[in-house]
Amino acid sequence: MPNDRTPDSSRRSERSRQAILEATRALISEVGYRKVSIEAIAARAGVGKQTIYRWWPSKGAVIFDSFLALSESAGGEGITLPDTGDIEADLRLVMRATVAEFADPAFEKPIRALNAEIVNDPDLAAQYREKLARPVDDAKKARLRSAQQAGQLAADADLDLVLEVLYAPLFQRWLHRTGPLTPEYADSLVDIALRAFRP
Amino acid sequence: MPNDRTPDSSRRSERSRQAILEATRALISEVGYRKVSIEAIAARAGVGKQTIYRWWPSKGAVIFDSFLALSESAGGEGITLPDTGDIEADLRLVMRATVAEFADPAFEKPIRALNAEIVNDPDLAAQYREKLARPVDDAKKARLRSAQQAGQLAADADLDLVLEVLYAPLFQRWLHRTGPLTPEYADSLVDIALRAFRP
Amino acid sequence: MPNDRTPDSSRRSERSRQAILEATRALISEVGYRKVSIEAIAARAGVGKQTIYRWWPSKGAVIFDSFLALSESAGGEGITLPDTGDIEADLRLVMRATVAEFADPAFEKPIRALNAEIVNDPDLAAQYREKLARPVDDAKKARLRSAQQAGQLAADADLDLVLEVLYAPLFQRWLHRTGPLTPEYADSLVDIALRAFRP
Amino acid sequence: MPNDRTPDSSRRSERSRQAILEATRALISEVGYRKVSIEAIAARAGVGKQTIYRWWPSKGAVIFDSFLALSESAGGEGITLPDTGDIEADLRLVMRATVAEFADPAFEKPIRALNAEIVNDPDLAAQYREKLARPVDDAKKARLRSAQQAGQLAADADLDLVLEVLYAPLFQRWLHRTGPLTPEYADSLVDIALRAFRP
DNA sequence: AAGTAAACGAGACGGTACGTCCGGTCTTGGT
DNA sequence: ACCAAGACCGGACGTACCGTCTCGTTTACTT
Repeated sequence: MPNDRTPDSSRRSERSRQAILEATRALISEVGYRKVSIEAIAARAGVGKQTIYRWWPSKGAVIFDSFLALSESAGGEGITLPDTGDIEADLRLVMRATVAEFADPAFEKPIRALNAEIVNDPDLAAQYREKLARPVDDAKKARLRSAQQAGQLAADADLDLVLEVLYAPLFQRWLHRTGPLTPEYADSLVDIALRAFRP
Repeated sequence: MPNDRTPDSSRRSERSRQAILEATRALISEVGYRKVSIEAIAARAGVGKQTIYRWWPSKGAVIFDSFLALSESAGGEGITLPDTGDIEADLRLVMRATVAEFADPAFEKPIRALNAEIVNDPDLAAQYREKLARPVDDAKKARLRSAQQAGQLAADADLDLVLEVLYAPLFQRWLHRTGPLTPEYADSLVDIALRAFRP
Repeated sequence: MPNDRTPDSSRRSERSRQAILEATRALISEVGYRKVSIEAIAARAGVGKQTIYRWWPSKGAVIFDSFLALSESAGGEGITLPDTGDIEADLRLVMRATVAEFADPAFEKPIRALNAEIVNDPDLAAQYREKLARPVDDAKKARLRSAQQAGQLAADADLDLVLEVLYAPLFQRWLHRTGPLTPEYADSLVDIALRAFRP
Repeated sequence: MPNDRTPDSSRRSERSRQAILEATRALISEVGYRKVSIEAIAARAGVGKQTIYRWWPSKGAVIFDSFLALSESAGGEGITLPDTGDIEADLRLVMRATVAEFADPAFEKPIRALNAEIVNDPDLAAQYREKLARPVDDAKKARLRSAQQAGQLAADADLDLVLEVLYAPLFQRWLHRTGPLTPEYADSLVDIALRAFRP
């Protein structure tokens, strides 16, 4: 017995959905996150405002979905990290790539916007964890697990914790702008994590 | 030579300033960050809107100052961490206290509000680092330096990095709600940091 | 030969038609004319909006038909006014009845709704004259004609004009709320008309 | 002690008030009454919507005031009807003028619109009586009183009733489109009224 | 002490966007 | 084929705030 408040999604217009997400993406790039309004999205997408309110609970949710659609189309489904057998080299590669990504001004604004939204919206945060963070984290944990089996990491290491030690300092430094994000910084974090979780 | 656009702060009404900061604090706790508006702050403080716009450049700045006033009144000037000689025990104490603070629902809403503002405003972020984070970080680094001299930490350890490894995972977990904040988690982070920066 | 845009009325659901008219009546009485919407009528009648748009050209037409149905069911076909031979007494009776009807709050709202529609819609006004006003007016004129033959009214009196002098002041006073509608007022109007059209 | 909900009209912008009334008048002529929206008035007047909502309780009230401003600027304050000493001639003149006015298509739409609004809005009806109808009615009654003193009308005639007998049939015929408005019709009404209220 | 200039409370102003409601059209399944 | 249900585009509604702009009124510093 479905919730009778929920619209029947079988009737949903895929055409409108796509137009809304596309318009949202375009507007974020053009005018910046803070100035994106439901009104503007609807006008740009050639859609009634009600069609947005019918399917999304908040502006944050629309914007989030536009991110999600982007990452899905780009990332494909199964993400795999390189595995050369040398965990240190592989992690350095991945961490340096992450540093580069955060430094890219094209990504900077949207990601900050997303984080600002997530801070105050638990639902959005949950969606972020499930839909955006999890697939990537799973891939990283797969690589770490392979390193455990190869005896390069402590067998009892909590992989979620390993990920936090690797990424959280980077994330916080970026979010609060407490310092520069350099390739050397990425290397330092890899060193620290490997030392902490050495077998 | 002061900027002639700048109002003469000698004429500033301390009474109004206090009322605005107090009203801001109250509103954040009561109705949440999203619903705090300049209009509401002015009404609550019994103040004209212009008085806010005269002295603060943005809503974020008001919110930030309301924090600053709080921390200044509470924290005093010179913060010192306990130093029993046992760095592990001392860090556990401090980290457990931090965990408790983040878990306190009374602090939760304001801190999230502050972070939402900081993410998208570099000026505010800089003020945050200087006025709010630095004094606390300095105190923590002083304790870590004492541990270095006692041979409990590598002499060449970058103390900023140590702080990041200790606190960033905690901060990220709280911000993204990726997991529970428990005393055990605090202990884990201490263990990891000490292992990574062991002499 | 029906207009080929007109749906085949042989297929029309009598059940839906009744439900729509009944819902319209109920809504006018309950929430007042301003809040009657096609949307609300459809919901109340358990009918799709399209079913209303298929059979009626405008909201006014639906409202009008809801009246028509009522008057047809109530009024029967042949209306006859009392004829005691004394035109003054008979008119007083009828006029006092009309005053009472207008003063009845149960009739007030629907009649006002009907008039609001009629004012701006010539088609509706024509229908009103033909379907609602004419039968009643014919009956009144029959009684007046009988009075003419009895020598109680000028033989050359324009009966439409007599009706206007009788009823228009009453109608205008009600429509614009310019004064109270009392039995004495009804009597005055009868006096005036009889004096004006005396043989 | 004034009602503290009422805005302080000493602060009111006369410039905005005029712009709103002028825009309203223009829009009624251009797009017709039903399609006039607060949104369009505000845009046309170069005014925020709130400025309209602050000073008028409803769309009907704005439209009414735009009529009022027009009639005040046109009619001046003291209206006087011609008094040649011959009440029949004077009334015929005035009634024929009224007939012509009702027949003028430029007046037709707005007056119908106003009436449609008045039917369902008692407050508006009261304003109509006080501000628009009364000054004109007072002038008419002054002329009738002069006729009474000249012995051309019954001394005890209720002048409000006389006005109703004169004007209501005309008004009703126009409103419901029950017949043509001709100069002869105007004359008939004068005859009838004079006969009914003969001394 | 009087004069003056800035800050003050109040709140109207032109605007933008909100989230809701309804009009009228179109589509989908069910009978 | 008609129906109920309801999604769709469009557009107006009335509200909340934005940041700016007067109003008179303190308030504090000249003169």
